[in-house]
Amino acid sequence: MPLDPNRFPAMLRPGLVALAEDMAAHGTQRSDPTRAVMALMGDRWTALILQVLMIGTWRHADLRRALSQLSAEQAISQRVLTLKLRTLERDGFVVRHATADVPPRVSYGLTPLGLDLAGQVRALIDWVNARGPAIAAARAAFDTRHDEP
Amino acid sequence: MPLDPNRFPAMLRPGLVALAEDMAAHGTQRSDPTRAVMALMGDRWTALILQVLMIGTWRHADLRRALSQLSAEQAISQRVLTLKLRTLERDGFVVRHATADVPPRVSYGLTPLGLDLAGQVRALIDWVNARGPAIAAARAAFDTRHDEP
DNA sequence: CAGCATCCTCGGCGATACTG
DNA sequence: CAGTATCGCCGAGGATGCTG
Repeated sequence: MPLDPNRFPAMLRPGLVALAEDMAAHGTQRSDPTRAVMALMGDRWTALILQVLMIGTWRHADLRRALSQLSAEQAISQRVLTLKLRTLERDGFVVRHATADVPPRVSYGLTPLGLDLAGQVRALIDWVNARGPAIAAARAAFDTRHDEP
Repeated sequence: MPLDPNRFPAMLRPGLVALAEDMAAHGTQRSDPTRAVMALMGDRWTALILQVLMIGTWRHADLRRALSQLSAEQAISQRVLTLKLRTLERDGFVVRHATADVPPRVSYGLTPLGLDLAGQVRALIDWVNARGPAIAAARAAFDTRHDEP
């Protein structure tokens, strides 16, 4: 399934080829980190987790309560919180620090790389928030345009 | 379920309160566009669709083939392509232009707002690609650290 | 307190068939 | 060619109970 530029309108070929080459230059192969990291933005909790971790270092239970209170909708299950933190830890965005105590004391914080990522996410959130009114207006226009013929 | 700062470590309270206020200032309420737009980043196709639409204006079938060839994995179904484009159109990121011909001729392009969004996504993709090696290294370290005790 | 295992629900997305 | 309708799969994520 390689790219065959001839099957596309001539106007669009150069841009398409350039995009394909750029994607090939980085890893579009298996276990692609790009897709995985992009997915972090969109899933239900990770973006919020990163914002909260920018504040400082959190114990698991405190982090869980903070997230649950910040989310208007519903609380995060601790199973999912553990999963999300594991993923972030694996990719080098979060550090986990545990003591051998009993009961255990586990805390989570951002690595420099994670802080960088959180900043990117923050920028994106700010961008969307700034465009919120424009988006809402577009939605309203679309909906009234399609509700009644 | 309002925020009760007293239930959190004193060190973290100010930052948490600030974050909560910032979120409240924008819409954290129902039908929140922020979550919806953030979700665009992470879903399987939208980020790629935006990149391709940056090239120019596409007919439905051409766009479908381009996306399918760019995706290493699998082709996008045209049902899903229609759904994604509808969503983007509704939020004001994409314009749909149709003629009354038969067979129909429908083409899609970015609005100025959509071009702006595509640029943001592009920046994020570039950021991740630049960090690809660091992330891959972190993963490898994590995996070997957890595979064998 | 933090983590894991189990079960279950729900929504995203693919496949197919049909219409204008 | 573009869109809609219907079906089915699969994985994300919530709930609960048990362990160190």
